Amino acid sequence: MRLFRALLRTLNHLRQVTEPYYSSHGISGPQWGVLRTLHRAQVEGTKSLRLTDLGERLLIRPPSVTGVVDRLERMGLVRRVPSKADRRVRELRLTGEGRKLVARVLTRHSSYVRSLFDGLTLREQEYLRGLLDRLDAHFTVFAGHRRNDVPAGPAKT
Amino acid sequence: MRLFRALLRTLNHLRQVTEPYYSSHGISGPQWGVLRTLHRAQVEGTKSLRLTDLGERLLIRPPSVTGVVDRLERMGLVRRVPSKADRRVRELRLTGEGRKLVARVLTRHSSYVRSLFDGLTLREQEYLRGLLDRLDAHFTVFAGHRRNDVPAGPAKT
DNA sequence: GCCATATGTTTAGTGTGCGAACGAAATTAT
DNA sequence: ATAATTTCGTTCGCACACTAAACATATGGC
Repeated sequence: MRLFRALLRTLNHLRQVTEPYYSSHGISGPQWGVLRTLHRAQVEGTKSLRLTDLGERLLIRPPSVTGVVDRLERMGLVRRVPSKADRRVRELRLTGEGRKLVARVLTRHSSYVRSLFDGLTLREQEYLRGLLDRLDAHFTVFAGHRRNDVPAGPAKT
Repeated sequence: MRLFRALLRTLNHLRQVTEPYYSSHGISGPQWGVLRTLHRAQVEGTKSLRLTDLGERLLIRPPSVTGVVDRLERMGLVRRVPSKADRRVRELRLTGEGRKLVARVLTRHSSYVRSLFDGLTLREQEYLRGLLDRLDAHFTVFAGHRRNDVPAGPAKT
């Protein structure tokens, strides 16, 4: 249980330390989630995502997706493109400006993050990562069993 | 950097896994933050907290504290009590019902959390906690230096 | 053609957060 | 003592994100 609290505490620090890097550009948390996800998809070879997929990845409902994307589109960071295969679908992709912003945030951010982990030796960092990976695998197995123990709540604030 | 992502991933899982335990009672994240903080203070011997202190612990501004506490008070989980020492101050304390709810959430929750960590041996759990503690100490030192590198953003969503 | 399903939007309502401005009380300076 | 400043909590006005429900449009199985 103390381990649990240690993990949560570390998370809060990480969150807090991360947040200014996009918020200083006038980007909110959920908005950054969308940009990051799009960027990631692009790196992995997918240039655009359907709004539904985006919502599934970010664990938010369709109306929320519409709202967040609306704001990002108004800022010119993202564009809705009608799909040719399915006329109901509107694919989302980063504009040039959007790509530029994500890149800028990520580089400044990652150099900072690297320095954050100076507190541990490389060996320790690797070991830590290993432990987290195992913990995580265990979680996902567990999550499968849980499912119905507890009624699902609203959003993941 | 992969370590950073591993941490965030693990912690997101934890968050997700934690959240239903209070949200199923109609309690939101910030609201649970208040309840947990009050409960914790109580365990440590302080029966009530000033609203300002609460805001500082939760990293939210006074108007936000007022709002969250209003809702909790309307639910009857919490009570504002005028301070005798300082007539500006209104101390916050859990009602009987509030205490009951926190207890219920915590017991169900903590037994679940314990089982989550089964994936690691006790030795590994201890070691992991040590690493996190050191990382955390390093973070806070670092945070002190940072302060002015990046313009402060709005809230910590 | 017909009906169930999928996609994304709109609407209405709630919760959370901020800054600015405020009254009341306490503290400090004069 | 009196005046100026600070502290505490609130209210107001605004922005954002989320939900559930209802909806238009498009797709695909029958």
